[in-house]
Amino acid sequence: MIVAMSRYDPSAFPPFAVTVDLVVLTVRDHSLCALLVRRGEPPYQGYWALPGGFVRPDEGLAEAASRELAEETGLRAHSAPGHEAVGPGAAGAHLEQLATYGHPQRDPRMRVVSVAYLVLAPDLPTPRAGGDASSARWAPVSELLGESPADGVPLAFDHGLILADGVERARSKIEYSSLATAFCPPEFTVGELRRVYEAVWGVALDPRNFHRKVTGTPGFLLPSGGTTTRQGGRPAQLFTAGGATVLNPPMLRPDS
Amino acid sequence: MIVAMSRYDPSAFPPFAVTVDLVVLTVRDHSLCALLVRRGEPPYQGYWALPGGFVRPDEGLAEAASRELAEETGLRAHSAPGHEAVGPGAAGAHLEQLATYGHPQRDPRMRVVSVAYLVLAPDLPTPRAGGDASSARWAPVSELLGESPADGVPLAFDHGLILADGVERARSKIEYSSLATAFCPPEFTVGELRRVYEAVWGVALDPRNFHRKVTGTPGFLLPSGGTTTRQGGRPAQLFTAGGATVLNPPMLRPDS
DNA sequence: TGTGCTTATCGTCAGAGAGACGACTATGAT
DNA sequence: ATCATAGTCGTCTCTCTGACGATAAGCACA
Repeated sequence: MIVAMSRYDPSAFPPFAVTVDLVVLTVRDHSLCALLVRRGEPPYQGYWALPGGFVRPDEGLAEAASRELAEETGLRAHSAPGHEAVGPGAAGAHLEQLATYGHPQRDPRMRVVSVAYLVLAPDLPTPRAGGDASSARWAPVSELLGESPADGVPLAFDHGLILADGVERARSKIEYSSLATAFCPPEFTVGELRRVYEAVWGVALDPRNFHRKVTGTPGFLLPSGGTTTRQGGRPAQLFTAGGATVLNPPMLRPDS
Repeated sequence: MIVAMSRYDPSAFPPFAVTVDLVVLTVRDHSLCALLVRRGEPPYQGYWALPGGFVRPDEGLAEAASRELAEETGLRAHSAPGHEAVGPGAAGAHLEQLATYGHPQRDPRMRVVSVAYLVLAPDLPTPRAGGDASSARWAPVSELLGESPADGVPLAFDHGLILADGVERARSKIEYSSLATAFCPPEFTVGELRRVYEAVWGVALDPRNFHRKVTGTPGFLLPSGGTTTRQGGRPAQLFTAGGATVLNPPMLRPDS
């Protein structure tokens, strides 16, 4: 048992390992998917897990998250405006801190505190496996969170819990912010944006009311001038994300 | 320079110190106040800082936050329903994880990652100083965040940033949850609850519309039967917090 | 024993926004 | 040419909010 010790005593403190774990979400053909890597070594060998890794001695937490993301997906992320921001990269995904997990027994080998980050990205090609992960894949979150009748194999460590928190954060945050555009390519149509909301929330939205809402919210969407028919049907106007970050009034999620 | 190392390599990992810091907020005569302790030793000797301390090897993060809170204020907190919950205590304050701060140079002596927790408590007697803090006090956040013309002495470490994040979280969270009741004693009147909103947001609210809103939201308030005149004027009905945690539709903050 | 001050509570009205849904437009497929 | 598909514009109704009048029920003091 440790007796009470001085705050920040530099000579004696219990050492912890600190890692970052990434909840990387994207929308692939009408469903919300998370990036998973397969563990190639014990513990939880062969299980699927969230990508992540150790924080290095000289890097910040967001910096570590951003580095791991680049290593595993090639994505460059821009942090939400705030602390520990990393310079905006080329093909930008949204990155924000999610929460920190530190149960004493969450890793059977040693005391590990993991800072989870949430990444929202547009649809990407199938990920390349990197590092010590023997493979990587996009998995629909509905199969992972027990929302479908037979939920799949559980994730390694407490990653199922972390994933659930990340999904919940994404679901609530697109309600009152313009974050849903992070799931879209640089130019997108109102219909594509609507399908993002539908995939993340798992509901159907009225196309007419949705159109009125998003085009009527100042600063949410900027017309880019062009049109496209890539979804079939009548050509749709293309937009880019506007400067607004907070939606007031929010998008309302049905029933909830 | 560290070369790429295996994920969770148990034999070689950079050691970090992990601490918890507490943003303890309360409402004292019409203003939102934060609990500060004075540092008795370097670095930042003599500066005001957030209460906090090391996480012990065998305790969880929320557990450490709860323990530090009890040590410094005597408060027992119940965590929000969720992970790492601690058993509900007697005189309950709300406790939830805020964010984690890990700039490599945030502590001049060593690499410290600090997990910040947000505590919302009803008005308390002047705090007793505990541990190695030579004194403690409630400070109005408006004096600390540069919202008033002359902001006071800056806080130790990055605690000014952490405090700002905590205040922002509290301000936004009372909008869409029933969390404002955490600032109230077990029984309270609609007027007392309104003064909580006014203090936290720094605005004046219309008493009639506020009354209609909170009494019309199912599950927010439960009439306890009694009345009180402790605020002067006509006796007001007493309520306790209802079971609802999410307000739908939310309380609307003026202008913002 | 009023008179005034304070706070609580109820009501009314106009305007903004959401949900439901009809109608029309502009493409590609057959 | 016709149909299927998706996009876009309008309308109607209902709910909720903000502004604000009116009344109720205590206390302080003359």
